[in-house]
Amino acid sequence: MISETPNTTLTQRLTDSGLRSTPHREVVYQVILAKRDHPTAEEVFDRVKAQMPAISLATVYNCLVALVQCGLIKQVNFVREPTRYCPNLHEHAHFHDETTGEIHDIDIPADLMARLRSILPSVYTALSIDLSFRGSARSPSTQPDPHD
Amino acid sequence: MISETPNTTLTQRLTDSGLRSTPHREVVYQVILAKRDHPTAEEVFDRVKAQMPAISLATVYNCLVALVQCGLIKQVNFVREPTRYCPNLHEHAHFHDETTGEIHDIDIPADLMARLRSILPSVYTALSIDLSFRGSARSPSTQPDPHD
DNA sequence: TTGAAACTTGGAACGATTCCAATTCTCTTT
DNA sequence: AAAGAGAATTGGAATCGTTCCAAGTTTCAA
Repeated sequence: MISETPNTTLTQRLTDSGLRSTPHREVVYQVILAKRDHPTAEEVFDRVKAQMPAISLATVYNCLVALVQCGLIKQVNFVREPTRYCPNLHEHAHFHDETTGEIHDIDIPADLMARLRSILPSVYTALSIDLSFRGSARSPSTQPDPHD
Repeated sequence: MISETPNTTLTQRLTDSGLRSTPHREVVYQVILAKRDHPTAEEVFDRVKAQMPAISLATVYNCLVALVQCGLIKQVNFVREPTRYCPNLHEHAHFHDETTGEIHDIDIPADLMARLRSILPSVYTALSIDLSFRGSARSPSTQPDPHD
């Protein structure tokens, strides 16, 4: 149900970065917004093909680069895993569940964020901070949360 | 403090993990300890070859896996960068200087470490926590050119 | 409308890593 | 010390994710 007009944001952001708004980029962006998980480029490719069968993998990569560049999505990396893409622009950490392969967003309180920045020696300027956890979810006695 | 015969530790750790202590593994480990940076597998390969010219790259990868497995070194990953290996077992973060390509260890105070753990919902068990910064070092008294 | 620049494409190329089958080594048991 | 089993090593092939490239297409400004 992502019917229409998030395009304003997209177009705006792209042109602000000196990039063009194209149908391909719109679809790639929509697909990432539609399901708030952390797909790989290959997964994005598969999802986009449903709407735009002729798109090429190279274009998906190009679109992802463009979207990262204009700040609409972020890249997430884990050891020995392909790059994943995340539409959550709010500052947050990631939990990589090695049992299910799922990645979950974890909120970072503002004060903690500040604290993190503070441990950097002042000669360093951090453009980005990446906080990630690796492990597995303990299955509680109750039914697992159906929220993917 | 890189004295000789840390082999006891190495052998101990390896056997504890059901692995064997071999000359190759010893040299790989020594090479990583000798220079406390964050070499890639390829760089480790080059350094090891100086002492052991016949070693193969596959073996270096195998040794690195073994050393990671028994907890003597850690892997570090950055976006679009090959995996790097780190002998610093003390809990710490990494600062990736994009100008120089260097990676610097950053101490994490114990209480901050605890705080980090605390933001994880209790269903999750973190086996590891990865904190990394990306940016560049400001040159202190030289020409101010913080951009790019 | 037109030209330049940006975008898209498929396939080749690339770098990092893993896999494989054959060989060699190491440890344990005699 | 010899032998056997299992582990480690090897080089090369294979794989995976990603980038590059040259050619064709689209878009925007003038």
